[in-house]
Amino acid sequence: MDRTTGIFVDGMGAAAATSGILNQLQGRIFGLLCLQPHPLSLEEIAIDLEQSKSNISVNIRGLVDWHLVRRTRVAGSRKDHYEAAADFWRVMQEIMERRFRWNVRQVLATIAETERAVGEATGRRESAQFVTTRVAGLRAFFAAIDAGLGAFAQGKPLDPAALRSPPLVALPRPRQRS
Amino acid sequence: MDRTTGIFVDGMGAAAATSGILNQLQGRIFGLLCLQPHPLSLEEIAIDLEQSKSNISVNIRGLVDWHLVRRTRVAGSRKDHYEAAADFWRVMQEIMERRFRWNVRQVLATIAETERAVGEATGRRESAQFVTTRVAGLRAFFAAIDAGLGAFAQGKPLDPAALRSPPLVALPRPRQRS
DNA sequence: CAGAACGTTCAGAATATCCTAAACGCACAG
DNA sequence: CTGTGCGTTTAGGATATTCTGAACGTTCTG
Repeated sequence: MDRTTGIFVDGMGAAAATSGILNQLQGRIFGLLCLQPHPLSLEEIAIDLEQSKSNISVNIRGLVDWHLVRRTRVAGSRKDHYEAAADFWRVMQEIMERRFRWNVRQVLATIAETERAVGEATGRRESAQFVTTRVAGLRAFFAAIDAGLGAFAQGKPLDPAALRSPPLVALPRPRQRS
Repeated sequence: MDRTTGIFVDGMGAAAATSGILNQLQGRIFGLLCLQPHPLSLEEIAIDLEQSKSNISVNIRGLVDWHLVRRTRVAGSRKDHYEAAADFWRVMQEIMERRFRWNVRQVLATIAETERAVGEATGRRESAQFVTTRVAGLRAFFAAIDAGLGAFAQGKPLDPAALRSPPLVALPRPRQRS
């Protein structure tokens, strides 16, 4: 591995390590594949990065999952080969959906659970009222994020205005009696 | 801590643990403060969450850094008190700038280093050409992300169109001789 | 000034994550 | 069927992260 590749590989490794999405080794693998004109075999990657094949095997799977790396078949070899993917927008979509949006939904699920629990609770009335209000505010914000991420991942522009002023007036209550 | 609070605290802890921004305890602290009508002291938080004061002290600092929690002074007490912040858009901005954008710039810095290194390298010409092209493509994409994040954090809408089709034709080369 | 009440720092214990080498399963060739 | 070349799984060691209790510095009180 030449000096240029080394710099790129280490830099991408460092960036990946703080990304919250990939770990350092995955960043290094991607960096290496990025600068190769031809797909590399598992073994070649392991040698270049001075890691065990099993470690590369495990970590490259994550890269394939994120669509950052493609597994390709190379004529005349039984080995799996890998190359960096080119469609970064696809990667973005994947990250938006499977990481950010999934995480937002975790929060929304917690909020739903909490609203259920506060409904069943038998505590002081004012306390329940307070919790309900707070949680509803959170729900509005995270629901807006969820919707925004969904739209963005489908190519629609994301306007922060929807998030800046959380709707203080809640949605009109459905089917309320006069 | 009542059942409702417990559910919310644990849920937020679990969500935070996979957020890549907060750890589990920070999520739990935030969850607890969120449901409190009044600021809590460090000690009260420690007791409720069954953690040492030092651990709360260390982790709550991160929450204050992200503007998720405010340190307030409570009349008649020497203790620091903390309450959940309400301005989630502010938190978003902070995360966009200090986490995502900072990370993107890490990549851009690596790319710049790499371009410098490939310029100084003495290897085969075609190889350098290939690396240059690949890296330029990456730079275009990450520069677009950087610009998009910057605009978004200032309240401007973020249109994915700028990322979908990376400019295959590079910017016109400056000052090239005819 | 002495003592108490705080928050913070720090060294080491507890826990989680990452990495390796060996074992395994599968596919193909002879 | 047997042997070889692969990728994957797994148990255990290495490394990083998180947590605790003790020590420390600061600020307020008497």
